[in-house]
Amino acid sequence: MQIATWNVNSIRMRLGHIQQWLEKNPVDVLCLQETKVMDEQFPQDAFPGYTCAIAGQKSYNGVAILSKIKPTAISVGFAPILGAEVIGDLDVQKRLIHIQIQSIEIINVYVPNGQSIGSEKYEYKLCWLRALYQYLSHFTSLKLPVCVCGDWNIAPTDLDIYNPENKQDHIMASPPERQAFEDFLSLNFQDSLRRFSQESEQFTWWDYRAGSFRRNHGWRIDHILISSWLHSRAKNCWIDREPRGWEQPSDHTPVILELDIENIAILLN
Amino acid sequence: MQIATWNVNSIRMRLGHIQQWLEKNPVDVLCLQETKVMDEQFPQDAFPGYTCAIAGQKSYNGVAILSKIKPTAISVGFAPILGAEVIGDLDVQKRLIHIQIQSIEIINVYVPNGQSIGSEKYEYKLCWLRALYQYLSHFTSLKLPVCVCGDWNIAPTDLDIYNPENKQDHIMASPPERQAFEDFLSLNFQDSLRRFSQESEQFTWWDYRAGSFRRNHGWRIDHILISSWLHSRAKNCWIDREPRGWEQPSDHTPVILELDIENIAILLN
DNA sequence: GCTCGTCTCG
DNA sequence: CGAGACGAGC
Repeated sequence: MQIATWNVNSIRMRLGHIQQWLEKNPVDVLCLQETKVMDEQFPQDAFPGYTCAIAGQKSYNGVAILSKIKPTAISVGFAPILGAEVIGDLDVQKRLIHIQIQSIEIINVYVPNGQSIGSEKYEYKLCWLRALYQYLSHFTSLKLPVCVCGDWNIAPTDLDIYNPENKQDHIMASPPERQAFEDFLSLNFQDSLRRFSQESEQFTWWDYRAGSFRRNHGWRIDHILISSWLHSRAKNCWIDREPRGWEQPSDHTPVILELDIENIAILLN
Repeated sequence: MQIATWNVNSIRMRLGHIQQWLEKNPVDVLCLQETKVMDEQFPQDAFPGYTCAIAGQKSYNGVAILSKIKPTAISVGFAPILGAEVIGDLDVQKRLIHIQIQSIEIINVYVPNGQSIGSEKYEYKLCWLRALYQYLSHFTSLKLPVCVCGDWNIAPTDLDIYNPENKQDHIMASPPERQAFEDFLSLNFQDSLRRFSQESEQFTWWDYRAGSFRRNHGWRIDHILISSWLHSRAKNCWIDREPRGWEQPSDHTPVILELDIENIAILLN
């Protein structure tokens, strides 16, 4: 069973790329971020064989999960777990969607970017990450098998940046952000790529500006985290750089996790 | 010798179409309107074999003439003939360019649209047309061979509109605009298409809106006018509808005039 | 750089 | 409907 994550930076602009990629990479689950469309305009019919769970908004953000198996449950935002009173406005921006398939909880996140250290958006990012911690604690305390995919906008270590010196004041690399990422791992989540490789330059995002991709000035900020039940069942995890080189690409490229679990989709279909 | 006119509605967006069209229609002179780029950004190198005479501005308007023969003279706007004091601000918008090749004066115009009868822009259009009358009088009084190509934003008669009834209050069909067009003919210019055909539905422009092209709700507003020396040398004039049917087309399509004059370009090259 | 919304123009 | 400008966000 394969689960992938990809920040597509507009599903409308990237529809062709997504279809092309799925053709060659028929993953069972594809988590998308930055769809940037309202639910009414999401191209649900453009992915034959997949069911779409969507949570969109106009212009910014928006997440979706395509899955071959029809989910047994879908929920959007923190509220269903943490309660609407507790999370305040944190669900206004559509950044989290959750589905359950095959008794696995799949959570797709688009963590706020944070703009710059100390900005109002930075505080929002840290606040949102604290809510995510509470949210994920709920699942881990129940010992459920959880897979958290997404654009985390955090490079966990200096191995994950093209030029790590003097980046501690840079958004996505500041100590508070990295601490927040560490906190998730302390819930017994594993960063699945690092289960299989300790190499540097395993980037998932290259800024559109300044020829970053050509010069390989990238960051690893898209991650798939897995809870303990899935650790031993993780077979491989890798980054597919190819789509970043296509014409008019997203600035992110997909990460794929392969699990040693039979795909019941095939059995069911 | 062939001379064509085409309002391309952005040379940047239409570059491929223009190149494709020139491949099949290697006219000697191509007059373009609504290039919508400043001179620095005009893709001069994109037309091998052609010299570019350009007069552009940001966002709106902009005219250019591509010619196989290098012009012996180029001028922009009314001022070189009428004097800067006389024409006031009429040259701020880039709507007129003139070249001389083979002792023929080629004038390329993008007549203001006029928006709606009685509006300020309508007055500007009529004012601009009066200036054009003075401008052309200069050439005709000298008995020079003149070819005036362009988007005139005037349908000369009811033959030139898809549904002529009740269009006398419509921009491009109002009596004052038609009178202005008549005035040019009284300078002994001929509307070269009408030299060869009196048929209706010889349209050159179809609004992007309301499926106008599909329903053939068009207008003939792009014209090539020729002064008396050229009348007998005009061999044919026609409209090429094809580019209007291409993907992401301009809303206008080219008009081509064939003159029975040897193309010295071939002799010179 | 690239995509979005909103605006103006035709 | 389809151009371009402009400003936001990342």
